[in-house]
Amino acid sequence: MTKVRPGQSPAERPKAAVMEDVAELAGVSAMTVSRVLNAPEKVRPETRARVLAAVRELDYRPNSAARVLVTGRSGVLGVVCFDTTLYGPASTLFGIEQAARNSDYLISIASLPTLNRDWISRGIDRLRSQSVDGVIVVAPHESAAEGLRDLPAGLPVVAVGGGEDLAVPVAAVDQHAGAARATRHLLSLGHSTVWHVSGPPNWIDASGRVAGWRSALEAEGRQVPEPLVGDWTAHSGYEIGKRLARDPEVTAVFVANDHMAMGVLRALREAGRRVPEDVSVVGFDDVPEAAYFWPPLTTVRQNFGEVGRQAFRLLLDRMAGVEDEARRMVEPELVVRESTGVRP
Amino acid sequence: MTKVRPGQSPAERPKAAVMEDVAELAGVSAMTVSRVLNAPEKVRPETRARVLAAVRELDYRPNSAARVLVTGRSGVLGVVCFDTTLYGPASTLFGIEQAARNSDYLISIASLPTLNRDWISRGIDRLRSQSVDGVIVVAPHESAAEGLRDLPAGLPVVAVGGGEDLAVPVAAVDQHAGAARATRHLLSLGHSTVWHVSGPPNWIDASGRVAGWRSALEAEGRQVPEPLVGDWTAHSGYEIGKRLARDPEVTAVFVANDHMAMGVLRALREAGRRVPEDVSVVGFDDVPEAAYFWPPLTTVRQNFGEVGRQAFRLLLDRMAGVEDEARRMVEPELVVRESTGVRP
DNA sequence: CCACAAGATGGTATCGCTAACAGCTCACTC
DNA sequence: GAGTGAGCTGTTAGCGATACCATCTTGTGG
Repeated sequence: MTKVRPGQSPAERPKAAVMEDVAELAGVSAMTVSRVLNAPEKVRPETRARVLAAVRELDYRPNSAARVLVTGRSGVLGVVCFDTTLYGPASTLFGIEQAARNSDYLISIASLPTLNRDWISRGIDRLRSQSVDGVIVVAPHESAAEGLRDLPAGLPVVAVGGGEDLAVPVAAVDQHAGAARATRHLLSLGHSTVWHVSGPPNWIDASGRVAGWRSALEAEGRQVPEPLVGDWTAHSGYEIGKRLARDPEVTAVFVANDHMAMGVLRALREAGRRVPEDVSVVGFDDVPEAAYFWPPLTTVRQNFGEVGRQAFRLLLDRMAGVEDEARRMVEPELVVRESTGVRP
Repeated sequence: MTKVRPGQSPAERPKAAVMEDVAELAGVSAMTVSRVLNAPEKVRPETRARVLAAVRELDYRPNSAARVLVTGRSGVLGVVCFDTTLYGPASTLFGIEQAARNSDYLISIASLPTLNRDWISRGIDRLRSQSVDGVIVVAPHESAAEGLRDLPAGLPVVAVGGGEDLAVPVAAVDQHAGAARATRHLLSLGHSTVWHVSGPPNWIDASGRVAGWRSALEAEGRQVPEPLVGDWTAHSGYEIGKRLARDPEVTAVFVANDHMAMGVLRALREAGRRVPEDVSVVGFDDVPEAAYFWPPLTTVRQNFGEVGRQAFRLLLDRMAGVEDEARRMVEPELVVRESTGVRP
């Protein structure tokens, strides 16, 4: 490989080899080179070997722009996403990446500064202009529904973690089931009802968890307290936790994610309420460090890797022309640790 | 926008408009349309308006593959990265995304299953074949140095968080300074020396923190205990913490990241050693929830957003042909909370 | 009122690749 | 031994944009 140093004249810089160069060196036509790369079985083994030798010799890489121009397919998938520092989105993205890599797709990312209809459309447009073969929208927010209403024709799109009303296939963790499971776990420990610290309204996951919690309570005819609304941060959990700690009625809390749960735990402890002796707490996500919270957090594990894989699958189907209105739900799993105990 | 339904024949699907269509509708040549899009000031305002109207009418998007083919520039930057669920890499990626979006670049991601020389080269190759304009390698690992040794000529590459010996420009947080600061903070509280829980060997950040810690101790002539090696997880911090808790000599611990610090805190507490009364603990990263650890964690904040921005800048320079061997260091900041106190 | 420059627009070639078809070689059949 | 077809390779024609240069306006000074 040749390094270009500042002093070197442009003429000396070897221009990257193109297919024609390979063809010449191998003594064949460009078409044959193309075939060796795309349908090797159609070329006689000896010819193929000569071509491959030439490819290596010249360190040839096909120019994907040229290929895209003629085939219309790029081998790149677009992902539209919001804050990738949040645990959920980051993990989902990671799952998608892995699935894509295994199938030799590359991922292009359009990350949004704000989560709303307009930016989602814009993100999709930017990806589309890059000729991505398909788009996965990771936007677990109400606005996604609108942003996904008028899609460019012919562009396969799937969503991750979207609501029921999306016009596109969806892969998601079953938030309702997870929340219900967490709630039933607390009820089964003898608590008469369960308080809820929710995520921000308009987030699909947040409302799904509220719904699951509510229906589990209603199914057993329990009183349903007003949910307390946080913003996913430990800080908001802490502030809400302080309020909960003041109310002696509160013996069981289902918190919509682990980081807020961490804030709640801290507030309870500061108020002198012991967990789980006085109050039981369940989180959601199972972040890797949840087992090292104080006390170790009972929580609901989401398999983000699986969700990413399912989304990728769905997109592949769509790209292949399969038009099923699929909704792939991934089951979450309750992980019982030490932050939950029997009613005092 | 037209939706294509299953029943529709291919003939009915409107093919996306191309430049020629716009030209025709506006009554100009394709060349003029191209100019309106790329150098509007060279076109008379009335003509420009006509063209833009036609663009809107046909919902025209330039085909980037065609443009790349002729210009050689794609408006896409490649990012090679490893585990994007870790807080550091995820935040760096986020910083790069933001910087890129502000300058209308799109990001393509090649994530690696394993961090070694071979995969790094492969990642760069895959991106290169997509005609990215430049590559940012987020691979704070020794192997990056080798992977970045033989780069394809003419492809601008910069690294984030690399070691001193990289052949490319680097943007990074000054790990050495951060670790030294944390260590001096502990010494200033009267501790006779400071133990260290490090990250995995071969990680640049890990060795930088070890070096900073060691040099701060040596500068004051203190005894330098053998560092204890973790793997960034809370679990490893917990296991190491149990060992530290047994040694009554240990009164101050500098832990190489916040998640391991969380494990250490837990182990100390379980062993009956109070923080900060008996043992002081400092972390590294300042993850958003660090203020809600028990006790709130004193730690070293890394400004990942700034690192991403610097890396992007550096890459832009390289792409413009500026060949300075720059190393942009971002200063970390010590955030003192309640996990550190005077020597017992 | 003409020469001339500056500004606006158009024509043509080209980027690197592959689809579609054409042509050649050779083995095998009847 | 010519016909047949299978298997391999080559030729041609774009894909959709921009670079480069030519051409046609328009404005300006003498």
